[in-house]
Amino acid sequence: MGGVSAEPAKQTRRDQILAAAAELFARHGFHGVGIDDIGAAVGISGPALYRHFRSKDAMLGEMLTSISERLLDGGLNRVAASGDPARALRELIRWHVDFALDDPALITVQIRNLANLTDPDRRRVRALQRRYVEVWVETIRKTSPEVDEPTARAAAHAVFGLINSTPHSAHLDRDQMAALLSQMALASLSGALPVPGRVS
Amino acid sequence: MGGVSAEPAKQTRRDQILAAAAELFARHGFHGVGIDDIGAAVGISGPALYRHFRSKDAMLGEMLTSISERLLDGGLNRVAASGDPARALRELIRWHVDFALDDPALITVQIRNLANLTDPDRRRVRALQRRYVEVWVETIRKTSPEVDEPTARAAAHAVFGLINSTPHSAHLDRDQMAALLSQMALASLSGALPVPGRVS
DNA sequence: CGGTCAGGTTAACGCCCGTTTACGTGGACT
DNA sequence: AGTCCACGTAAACGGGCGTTAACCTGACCG
Repeated sequence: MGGVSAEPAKQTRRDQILAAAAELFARHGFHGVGIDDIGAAVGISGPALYRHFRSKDAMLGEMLTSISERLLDGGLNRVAASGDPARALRELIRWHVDFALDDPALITVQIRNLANLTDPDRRRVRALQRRYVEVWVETIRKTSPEVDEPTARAAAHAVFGLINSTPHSAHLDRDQMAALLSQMALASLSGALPVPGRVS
Repeated sequence: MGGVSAEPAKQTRRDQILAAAAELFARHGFHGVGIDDIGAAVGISGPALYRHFRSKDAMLGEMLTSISERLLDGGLNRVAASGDPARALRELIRWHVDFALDDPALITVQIRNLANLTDPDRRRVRALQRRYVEVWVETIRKTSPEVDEPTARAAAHAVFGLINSTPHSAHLDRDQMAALLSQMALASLSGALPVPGRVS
């Protein structure tokens, strides 16, 4: 090694492929996209992808794993960075909204293509997702102590659904969309759970 | 009504197949389910399905079309049956929540497998969905007149996402889940949009 | 009774598509 | 200069799966 700036070129290749594949998977579904389509999307054609990935399944696996990791890391960071629970909850919401608005394709793929994962990959992704949900559950329960855990979990999933709806609507400009989703998410939690974390 | 119970036998066959297929499609995705799997699920095997449907695509088409129709009809009825907009909105929410809780498989299929539809089928389904969204948009705008149409549409999609999250969480009993989702849905609309339809 | 028809069955066909193989080629390091 | 090796390509393979074909049956009806 010893190469100073050798990697970006190589890493970029894989990432470029993953990005293109994500876009295609989101639009047409995993099985609706051929290996040739993915290749064509990055200018090479067909089996050349096997220089970069072991299989088509491996692409999806890596894609979903990295999404789940990013989501979890971001969530943990936001919570750690903000002192009180109420603020943490607002930060979590903002984080998830930003993610969904910036990478709608990734959100779509993660939701729609869990079933197409290899068993071990699915286990990994599921585990990461569970931990992310737990971050939300804990934060929710700190702002609303008497909410029981199952309810908090269901509420968290509901908020994910709300925010992840973004790929289906989209025809608002980014800032308006972010504001709308954040407000709705916060309101759905504050207004519906016992002991709202906000106004009395 | 004269005829007591003549038709169910024949109609039941198709419907039985559609129900089984919906369950399977929801769990494994359209392409993850073979024609043989569907057959096995209703006790017959393989190509026998072609006595009832022209093709596998036709099954999905019929399935999604009927879901969209049921959703739209129910929505229209609920709105028509309830006088003022605020009440209509609550009825719409209840209707959608009940649907999602009673037929989670159908909800999942409708969301995840639009891409697998034939072009004409997709157009049909999309049109029905659009009309259903319009019902919501109109109701929302009647309760909150100064919300512009695009915002109302985005909010409607967000609420759908919230309610449709039900297949992913589920581990609450039905009534609690219904109450939670309804409250969150209403709160997300009331609390986030200008001129909430409820309190002050 | 003999014919029709709805509803099944199994076997075969044919295509699509992921994967493998065999083969080029240009740049980087010694 | 010679040698690797990362990166591509085009062609062939092979399995899975939707669909079709050919054939069977029992129920109903004239």
